[in-house]
Amino acid sequence: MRDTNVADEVTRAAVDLFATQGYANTSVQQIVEAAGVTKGAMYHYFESKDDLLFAIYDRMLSLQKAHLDEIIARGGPVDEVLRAVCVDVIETSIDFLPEGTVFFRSMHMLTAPRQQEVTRRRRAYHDEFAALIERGQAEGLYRTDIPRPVLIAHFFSDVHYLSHWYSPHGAEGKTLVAEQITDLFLTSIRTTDVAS
Amino acid sequence: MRDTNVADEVTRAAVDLFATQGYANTSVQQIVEAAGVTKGAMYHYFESKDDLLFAIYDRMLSLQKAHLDEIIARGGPVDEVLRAVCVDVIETSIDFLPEGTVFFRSMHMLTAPRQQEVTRRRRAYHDEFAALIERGQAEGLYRTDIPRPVLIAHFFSDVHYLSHWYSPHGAEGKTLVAEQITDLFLTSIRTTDVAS
DNA sequence: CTCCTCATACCGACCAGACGGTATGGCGAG
DNA sequence: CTCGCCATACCGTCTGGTCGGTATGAGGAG
Repeated sequence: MRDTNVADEVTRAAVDLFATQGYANTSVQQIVEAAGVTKGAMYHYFESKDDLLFAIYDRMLSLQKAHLDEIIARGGPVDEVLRAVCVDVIETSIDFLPEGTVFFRSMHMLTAPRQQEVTRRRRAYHDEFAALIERGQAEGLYRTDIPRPVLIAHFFSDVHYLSHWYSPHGAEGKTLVAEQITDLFLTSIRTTDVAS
Repeated sequence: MRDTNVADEVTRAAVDLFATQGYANTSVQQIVEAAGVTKGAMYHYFESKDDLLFAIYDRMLSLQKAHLDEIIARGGPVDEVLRAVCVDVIETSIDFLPEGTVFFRSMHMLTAPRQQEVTRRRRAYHDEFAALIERGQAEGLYRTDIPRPVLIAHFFSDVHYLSHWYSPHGAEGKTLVAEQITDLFLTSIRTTDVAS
């Protein structure tokens, strides 16, 4: 008997395989073999392959949402809060790079109700983010000549794209990259400094 | 006999189905039924399902590369050329929104040699883009405190993300959005104006 | 301590069906 | 007759999921 849980091993193996081969191209046989368990054991903890994919999302989404709420709860000037939020979501996205890859690539493979649940949770995150931007706009810090949805998409596109180019083995540290991307974003949405 | 080509109908149907259901979840039966042809006819023009997916990529990549080369060939100040390139790639990405969705979501489903071919073509595009940035940096127009790969990823993330939020039925016209995103990007990479 | 009971954890052989792809043949045009 | 274009029937493979059964271990009764 192992101290490590079967469900954990299966999840870990599934993330790896889904990230490298894609969800549809990975059979449950491959997953259970990589995890060192049998199919019967897996289906004891997950009710379907779909459920396994959802469990991966679930863990990541919950963690990111918790971070967001904590940072906002700390309070402070909008600009600093927004900067902290941006840096954090980029950093955690780098920590969960394989999960993110799976997420954006295979979300649409989920069954309809699961997909709605994921969409709902993502929207909750985006809404809190949008509220921060709105506060900054009200204070005259951020430009208002571009629709807010475009500004928000402009940021999350960076987060999304990380899994397409960032390599943890590369030269750049994750914190540095997070700050660089955040800087690019904040620079682009701020009202021109010379006007003040 | 129809005046429209069988291959065209198949390609069109495949793009729609791949974009909505995903590549792996779409059977060739569904494709040929949606296209109004039979499987025998399809396999007369495409040697595999994989080949069909590649054909979709091929058309889009060729078109975008042709646009890029033409804009660069026109010459002019770096800042104007880069602006034109950005606006164009965003506009054509909106024109090919379903293809783009399929592209980014299913690229990894291709067989290894095909995948390498796609990667090679994308890199060619990125390299020309990088050369433009480098020219701008040499002229002191663009900031050099952030690694160039990060700047490039920062732009292509926007292009990539379009299929996740842009709706052609929405209020914003594609040209307007293209200019807004381009403006955000150029603002963020330019050296601060006050310094000049 | 022993025996019985029951629940949870897990095994692994086994489906039914869907899939991509092919073999064969019809058929109209030249 | 020949040769592309296409229709139809079919095949081998692999998939997600199931199901009858077993091992283990906790508790309750005597």
